[in-house]
Amino acid sequence: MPTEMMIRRLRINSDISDDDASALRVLPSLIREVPEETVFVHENDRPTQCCVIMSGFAFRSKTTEDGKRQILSFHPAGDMPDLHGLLLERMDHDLTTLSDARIAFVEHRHINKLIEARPTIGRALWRETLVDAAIFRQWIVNLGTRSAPARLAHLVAELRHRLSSVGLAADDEFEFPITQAELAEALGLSSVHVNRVIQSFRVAGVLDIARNRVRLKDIERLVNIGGFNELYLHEQ
Amino acid sequence: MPTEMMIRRLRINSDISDDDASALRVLPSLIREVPEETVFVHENDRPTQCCVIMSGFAFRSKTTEDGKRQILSFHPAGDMPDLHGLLLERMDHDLTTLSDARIAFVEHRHINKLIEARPTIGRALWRETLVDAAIFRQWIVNLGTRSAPARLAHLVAELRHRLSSVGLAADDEFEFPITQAELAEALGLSSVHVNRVIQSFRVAGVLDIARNRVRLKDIERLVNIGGFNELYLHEQ
DNA sequence: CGATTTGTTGACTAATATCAAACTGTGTGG
DNA sequence: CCACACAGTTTGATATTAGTCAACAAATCG
Repeated sequence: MPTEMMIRRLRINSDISDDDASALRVLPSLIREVPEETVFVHENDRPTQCCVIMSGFAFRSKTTEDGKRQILSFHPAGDMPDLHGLLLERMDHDLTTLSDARIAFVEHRHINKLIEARPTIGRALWRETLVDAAIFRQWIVNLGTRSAPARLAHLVAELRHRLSSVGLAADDEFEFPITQAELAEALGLSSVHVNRVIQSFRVAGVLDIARNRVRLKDIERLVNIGGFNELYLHEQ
Repeated sequence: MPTEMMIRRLRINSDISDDDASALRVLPSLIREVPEETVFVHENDRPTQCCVIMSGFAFRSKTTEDGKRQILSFHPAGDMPDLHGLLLERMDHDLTTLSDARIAFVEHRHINKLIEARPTIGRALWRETLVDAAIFRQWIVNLGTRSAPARLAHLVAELRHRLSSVGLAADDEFEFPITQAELAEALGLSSVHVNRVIQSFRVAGVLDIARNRVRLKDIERLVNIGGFNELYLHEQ
């Protein structure tokens, strides 16, 4: 049920009436299984559908002229990482699976019809894109002002927070199938340096990242090192 | 005419009928003169109005726990830098004037009424916030993957492009009243390093930044150094 | 099981930060 | 009109962080 996922997600941030929920439930969608590390929406595409991550993880990224890739955001189940394609003609970035994923696709015209009939849903979707933007702002702060350890700590603290909101993180660990090289691409660091920072966190008893899981040993310290403050996630 | 400015701006990215434009014209607003370097919307505020920059420049910024300030975006006349406050309860950043500025404030309830009556306007505003987010994504790429000279070049190329869209930049120069220390805060660099990069650009005949103006000597080279590609600005 | 990807280590280098001092230009009050 | 103050810029010296390269080890996959 892709729309069940959407409903659950939208309800984290917005009031969705049962009526609205029923309207969402009849949205037609197509589900695809996408293997890991597959670009499933391309920069420069003219999207005609929006996707909902049903299981697994995806990320947004851009590749520069000289071949460096920057990861812009991570998306667990429930996220709609190309909702902005509804109003912008072209994708300005790629969407790639981190792990094997199930992804639902909904045609724009169906979403547009729904928004027209039910402005509340339109507002809820708009809000999702605004929270997205707020997360981008926070990433700018991380890259612009924080040291390598603080960047990693902040990223992990953010993921933990977002994942537990949708029930995907236990208190002290969560699944996150990422390589150090990919972490490096998200943090604007080299993979060697990421490796060293992770090691220092292991030694210091802050966290461990291994075999597709993040294990949190000392959340308070993590939050402190990363300067993490959840305000920017705008949860109700 | 704050709303005249809004109309002109919205028409860059969206179709606004004359009917819609008339409806925008009757939006009540309050105009304030704000001196330079004044925080006029604060992080953590619960905004009840949106602002439109009528003249001068403003910027968004966040300050970290250890006192470093990161500038997130620059806003020339025509911009509505707290449009997201319409749907998000709290500001997650500050809004500050760079120069003396005239700023118009419009109560949320008026905008909300207008959106309800005229969904096209709602869509145009949503689109504005999406372009905003696209610019944030690009800034993440700059901070994460580019060298100091490339970051500065990209910022200048972006500003030139955005300013000429609203008629605020000549071919080879534009007003931009910023100090090197502030540039440093936007680029995630130290002010000393920004100074050295600017000097190297002067010597190389790429650009000059002095006395509140940016003078472009070789735009092609500038665009190249910064890896600037306007796609992400999503102009129609 | 071999092949490939991912993680780890060390040595070395490059980019950028930091600190402190001096310099420049502009505006202000006497 | 000068002296001074102030903000912004410039310079040099030095420190630090993070990047690069190359080799190797460990894990994972078919």
